[in-house]
Amino acid sequence: MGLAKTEIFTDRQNQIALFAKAFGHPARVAILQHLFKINACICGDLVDEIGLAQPTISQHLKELKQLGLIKGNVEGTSVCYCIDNESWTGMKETMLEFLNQDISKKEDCC
Amino acid sequence: MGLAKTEIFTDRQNQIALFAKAFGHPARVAILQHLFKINACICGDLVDEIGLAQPTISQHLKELKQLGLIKGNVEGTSVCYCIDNESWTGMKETMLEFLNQDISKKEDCC
DNA sequence: TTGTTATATTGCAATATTACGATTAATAAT
DNA sequence: ATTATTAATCGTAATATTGCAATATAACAA
Repeated sequence: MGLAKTEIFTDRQNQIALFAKAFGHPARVAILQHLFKINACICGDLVDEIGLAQPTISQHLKELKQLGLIKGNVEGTSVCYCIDNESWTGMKETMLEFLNQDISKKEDCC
Repeated sequence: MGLAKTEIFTDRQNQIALFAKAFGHPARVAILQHLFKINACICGDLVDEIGLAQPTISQHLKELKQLGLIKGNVEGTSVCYCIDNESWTGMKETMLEFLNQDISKKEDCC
């Protein structure tokens, strides 16, 4: 199939999976790290910074933008991409709740 | 391609991506949540709990096991799967560092 | 041994993802 | 107007992922 059966899971489970999927490629991890480091960025920088072709970077940026984690403002011929901090905070809450399931948990069972 | 160019990224970036990828499917999210809830589990439970066929669950369990996040002990005809808490803690550190990049950051740039 | 139960593995079809060359669109500079 | 620059989009090849039926394996029960 290649198609996840999202209908049988909760919205929350699907949302966690969607966020995680966005971080599931090192290029997108690197893009986000760079955006945090620079705190303002144009796409050309990213093509130089990360060693992938321009259309590939553009595609990764699109995915992050669709999720709402980054936003882009057109500035002349270039586009200024940056983190959407509000959205990042929201995502973090969801992911932290998932990651912190282990607190209040005893030792391994087996 | 369909093949990520891992060579051009740092080990850390690749590791974040690997962990995230594991959480990038709602079935694996649901499996982990269930294991935390029950704190001891046999696979049959999971097939009932989650609405996927037995081979599919088995495959998802294998991926989580390969990453080290869960471990399975054979008990008679069934297998007792549970969270590997030590491994989970290690994963959490890595992911938290990534997710918390936003602290010590100013407002949006654009 | 024969059957039963529980899980893993294999094989495969459907779909998704990754990457990039070629092209396009939009603005800026001359 | 022409040309350069930047980034998005299109098309496509290679590979990965998801899901399941069929089958295999392993442990136990009778």
